[in-house]
Amino acid sequence: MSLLQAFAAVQPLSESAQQLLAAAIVEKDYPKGHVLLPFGQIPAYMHYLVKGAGRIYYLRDGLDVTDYLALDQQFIGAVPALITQSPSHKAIELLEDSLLQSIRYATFEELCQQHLEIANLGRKMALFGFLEGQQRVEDLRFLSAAERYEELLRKHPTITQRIPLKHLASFLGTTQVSLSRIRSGKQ
Amino acid sequence: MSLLQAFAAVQPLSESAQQLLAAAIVEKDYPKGHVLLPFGQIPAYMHYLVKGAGRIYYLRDGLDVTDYLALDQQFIGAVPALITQSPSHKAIELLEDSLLQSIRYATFEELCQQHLEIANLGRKMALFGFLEGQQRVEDLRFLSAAERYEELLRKHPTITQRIPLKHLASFLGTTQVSLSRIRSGKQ
DNA sequence: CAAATGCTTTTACATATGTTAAAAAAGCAT
DNA sequence: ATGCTTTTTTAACATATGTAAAAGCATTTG
Repeated sequence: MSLLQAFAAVQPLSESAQQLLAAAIVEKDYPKGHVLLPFGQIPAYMHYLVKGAGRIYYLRDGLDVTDYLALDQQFIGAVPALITQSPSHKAIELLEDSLLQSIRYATFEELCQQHLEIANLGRKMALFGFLEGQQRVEDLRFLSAAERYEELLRKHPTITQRIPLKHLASFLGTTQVSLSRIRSGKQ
Repeated sequence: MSLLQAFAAVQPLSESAQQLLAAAIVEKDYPKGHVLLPFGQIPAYMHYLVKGAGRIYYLRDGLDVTDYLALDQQFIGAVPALITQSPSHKAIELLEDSLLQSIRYATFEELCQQHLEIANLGRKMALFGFLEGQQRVEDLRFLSAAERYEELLRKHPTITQRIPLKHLASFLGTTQVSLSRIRSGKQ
């Protein structure tokens, strides 16, 4: 599914809205390891991972922390820095060779201020992000590390073949050692 | 600050937009203990707490869990159920005598589909909610229960005089016993 | 006022998870 | 393939936080 199709699935879009958005989308291939956004840079784009994998990460007390993981057909962007247009203390890198469709945030913001359907698209996307965050809070509060791992596997059965375990552990809010214990079953 | 003023602070609003919103807002006093939304009900309103205090809660494994606390000039609503218009598994009750301004969600949704400024208001409110959720995830992941308690006190210095400790503990994702330990300093 | 109900603290104990370090396994490059 | 780096597992130990139960306070209510 393309970014435009993903947009249209969130909010029905007229021809004119689709054309405005399509004109703002750029598609590009990137190699594994490519840094989409380095630390300290003001992010210009919101990205959509047509195919591939990436993560958002940062350093906390000198340790690498994975804040977010995205696989095929998911969005990836340093949202707080994006909407405030301030230097990001989080970085984005690709974990596989990937095909991305990206939209310049400033353009999207302008379109929102001009076009009703696009503003509502933006609204619904933000609402989905909000719901996702709520779910993540609930998972962190009430599920054990083992249960969060199971949940992740349920959603992305092949993720362990694609993403290094240390990143999964960090994303799940636990440690490599704990996750290894969980996988061994010897608890 | 009124709800309309809170709206205008998020997104500049023309006279027409303000009038449309104002017509949809109802203001009312409620006593402490009043249930704004019982379990299983489809929420009709998004609420703004002009003055007072309330909480969103639910039962998890038979235990009362506080999902959200709101004090003066904060929004309170069962957002997931509100936007999906499905029966809420969370309830809302007031913890003090309170003055509320409420807006019917169906009306707000209609206005969003018709009015560009209001759609962008909705978009920005959702974005703020998203950011708040991100912060909460980060706090849960990296702060100890003691640090989360300190943070809460920093934001709302008088909250311990207004909200029972058991609700604070639950909201912070810890237990009454732990929070009591934290407060005693004997760790 | 007294009784009752609800709230907070304390104690004792259990356990999931973190930390550090080292070994084993897997992946990658020359 | 051979070695070099990265990733994963295992081990031993420390600790924050949860659970359960009881006692002490405070608030409400008849």
